[in-house]
Amino acid sequence: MASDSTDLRVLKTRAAIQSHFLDLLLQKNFNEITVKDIASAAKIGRGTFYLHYEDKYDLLETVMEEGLAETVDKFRPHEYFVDDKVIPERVVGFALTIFQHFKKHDRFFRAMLFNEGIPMFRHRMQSLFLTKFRTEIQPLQVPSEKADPLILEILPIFISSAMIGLVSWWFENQMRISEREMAEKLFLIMTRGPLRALGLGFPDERK
Amino acid sequence: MASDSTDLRVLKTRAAIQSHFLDLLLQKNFNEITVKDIASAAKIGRGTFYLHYEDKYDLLETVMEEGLAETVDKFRPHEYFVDDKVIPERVVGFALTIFQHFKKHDRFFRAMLFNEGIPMFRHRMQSLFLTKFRTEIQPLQVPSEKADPLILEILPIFISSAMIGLVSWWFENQMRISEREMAEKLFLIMTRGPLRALGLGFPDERK
DNA sequence: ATAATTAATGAACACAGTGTTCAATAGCAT
DNA sequence: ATGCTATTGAACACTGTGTTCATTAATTAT
Repeated sequence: MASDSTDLRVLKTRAAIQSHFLDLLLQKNFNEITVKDIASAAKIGRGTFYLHYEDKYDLLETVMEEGLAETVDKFRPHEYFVDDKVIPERVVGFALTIFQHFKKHDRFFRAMLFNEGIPMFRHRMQSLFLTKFRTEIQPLQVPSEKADPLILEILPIFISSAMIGLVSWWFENQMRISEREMAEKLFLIMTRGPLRALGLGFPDERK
Repeated sequence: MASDSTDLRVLKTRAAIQSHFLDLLLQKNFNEITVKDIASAAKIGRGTFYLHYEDKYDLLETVMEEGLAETVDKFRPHEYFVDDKVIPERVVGFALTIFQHFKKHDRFFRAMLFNEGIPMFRHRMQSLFLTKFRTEIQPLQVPSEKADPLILEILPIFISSAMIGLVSWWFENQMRISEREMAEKLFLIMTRGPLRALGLGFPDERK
């Protein structure tokens, strides 16, 4: 199982397996996909499959991690805050990059996000987002007395979860909203706050 | 498969199956659990299992839906807004109810949320939260020109996803934070907005 | 308490999928 | 052209599934 072969046969077989595997994932539940299914879709012998992957879980993980690794690249650090002031263009810019990346890798994310039977994917993706927001938010060490340590801990969770949900919804709706619009609304919610973004008021403040 | 039997034998077997099934879920991946495992854990014949459930997926669904049905009950409508003004105590009160409910049904939620291999659960739960927030937010029809229809659509998604993530995190951390504290921080983020809750400022506003 | 009813048992069955082996064949690299 | 190695396909033992059936046991109704 030399995972770095350059043999054309190997490359062909692997590409065939992975591509038809994605097809199958778009058609039916991962649990219901058998190695036999994959092999016959890729037009290879069933035994050949085992020459490349331990089992279908191994294949899933490989495909998944490769796709996620590429996604992580979009997560390069930016300077979103300067002197504890948010720079709107940069925040919107980052959100934009994310939405564009998802759109570009449509097939992959569709297969992974919406196949009931792939439990780990959202988890893995969320933990990627989480890491991103943690390294972004934690070191802020907001100077003022306002910075509540618990909020500092909760916030990355809150934001990363919300992001996953938002992206999934966007996908489910055939991405009919433009990336830019999504990024802008997201920024609005993030800065004004969910409730205020709606135009709601609070009793304890002057109009 | 009379699902409303009162026969003691039936009740006992079902209780045994469901309880040991939860145990197993807390121990290992749903995919790796066999009907044989469940039967022998519950100390019944394997055939008996099939007298009550079609297969392990049927069992999972039954257990899941029963637990979720109970959760939904906590979702009774409250009047969170009066004249587009948020009533803080009520919002915090609702959040509190949720966290308390989760704590009470510890075993169930642990098994369901953290078993890699139960894909549907978070989905189902999220759609429950989503329905809740939709029926809560959509009819608001905020009068002012501020109410952006897209925000109105996005917001329930955003909030429900964030809630699921938050609750899961809370569980993962053995619920070391009190329900009240969680509810209060949540309220803070919701009203002030994620970024402002941290104490961050924006360039386009006076200090 | 007894009879009638219904659930549980356990062994057997055919079936589908898994993961491995092996000799034969085909394709690639040099 | 030759040596290397990937693929093939058939066979194998194995594990789990879902069903059946006669037997036994527990529960309910009278």
